[in-house]
Amino acid sequence: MYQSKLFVKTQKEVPKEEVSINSQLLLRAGFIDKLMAGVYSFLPLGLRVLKKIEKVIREELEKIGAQEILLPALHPKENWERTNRWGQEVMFKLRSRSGKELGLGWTHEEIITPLVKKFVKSYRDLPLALYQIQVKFRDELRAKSGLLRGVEFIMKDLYSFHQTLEDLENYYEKVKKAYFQIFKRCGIGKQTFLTLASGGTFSEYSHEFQTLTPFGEDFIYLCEKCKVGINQQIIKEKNYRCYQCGNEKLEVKKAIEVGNIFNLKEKFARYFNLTFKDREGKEKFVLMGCYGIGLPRLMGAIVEVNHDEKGICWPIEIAPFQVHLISVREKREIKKTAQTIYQLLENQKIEVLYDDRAKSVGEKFVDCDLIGIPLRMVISEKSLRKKSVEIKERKKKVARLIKIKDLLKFLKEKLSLC
RNA sequence: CGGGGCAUGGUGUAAUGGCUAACACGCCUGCUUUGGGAGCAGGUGAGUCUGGGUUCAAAUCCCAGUGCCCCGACCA
Repeated sequence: MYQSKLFVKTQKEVPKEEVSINSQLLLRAGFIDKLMAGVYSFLPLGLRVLKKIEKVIREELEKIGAQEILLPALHPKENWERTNRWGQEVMFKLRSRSGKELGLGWTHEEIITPLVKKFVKSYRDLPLALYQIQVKFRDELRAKSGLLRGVEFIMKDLYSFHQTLEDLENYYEKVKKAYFQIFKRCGIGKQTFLTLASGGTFSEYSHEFQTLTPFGEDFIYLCEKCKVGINQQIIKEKNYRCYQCGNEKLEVKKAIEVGNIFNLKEKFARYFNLTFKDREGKEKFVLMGCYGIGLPRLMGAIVEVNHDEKGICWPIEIAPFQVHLISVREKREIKKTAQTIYQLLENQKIEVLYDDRAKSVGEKFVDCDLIGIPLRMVISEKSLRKKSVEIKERKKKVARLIKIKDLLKFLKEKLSLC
């Protein structure tokens, strides 16, 4: 991609009311645009990151046997009356011209349970895991902190269906592992902790995946020993101990919930009479689990964790591009070499953003640091004299020269390692 | 939903109740420039969130509304 053709330029300044790191950097670097509080557009750079995150999630969920579907965002009132959740204040409600009452989906148990009921009749049809990556609407009283709490946002929601509690609990553990794998690949593994939380209208307890960041909206009580946390909501009503080791010395940290998983058991199966016949021909309720990840929030959390004073430092797997190519002088020879290398990388399917703009080098470097692509490749008179290009990793201070003839080999190793 | 703050060209800011609302960045034209947001010259762009009020006179004071941000509550 030629940077001169890229939609949206970087900005030096950002509206002063934007305080959170993720919104400042993502707005300045041109990844997103704000339409209103809690509602954002994703621009080419931002969408590329979002798609990369989706890819990571899909890969990890396919590994645990989940199948992707896509459910509607527009829901009829009846499904929500079944579960007594039509009254939930987070639901945006509207009316069709003919007077039909509709709601915009903020979660999908009410839709997927009757869907699954149409097809699951026997123990032979179980277990089953279905997920979607789709838009959710939540009428939040207070959208906040850029991408961290939106009113409209993309969510991955997974639902699993089981014959026995044991099978459900096994799958629940599998999802935990898959989630940690997802967060690790997204570059927030070290800052993300499993946290015991309330189950809301779903279940008694749930587990959250909380990423430590000063702009988070939750306080979690962290046990240093077990590396697990307890949400403040639970601490308030129960006790102050680690639920694993009993440790009473818990550290309070601000964090953002990037994932939440629930053991629903029979709850929704009962509402919709979702049953199956077991081997003995006995009718039983299907047991369910549900598992969510908010994608924009995850993206925001990634920025909160991976940045420095100059800009974003994207982890390689979810970076909008792998290489940021910059030519220092507009001399014909240098431009020509840069163009050749650009084509070479494109042909090798290496994702490269080529800064071909007629800008000063300083400006290109500043934008490069702000945008945060993992590898910066500079082509200059200096490097060409040594038949080399200069490569600097975004997170490192120093650059190194790589011979042009070794370039592809070097990049392939580097990119697969990261 | 309770509390607090803010609202002026595209962006960031300035402007004792009083002159044609100023400056920087951006953007456009031309020339020059290219290792860390380059230089010169010329140009473009707002009537100050909306509605009312006070006043000879309002960006500025008062009232209401709206929007945005922050703290709290809520949080599936």
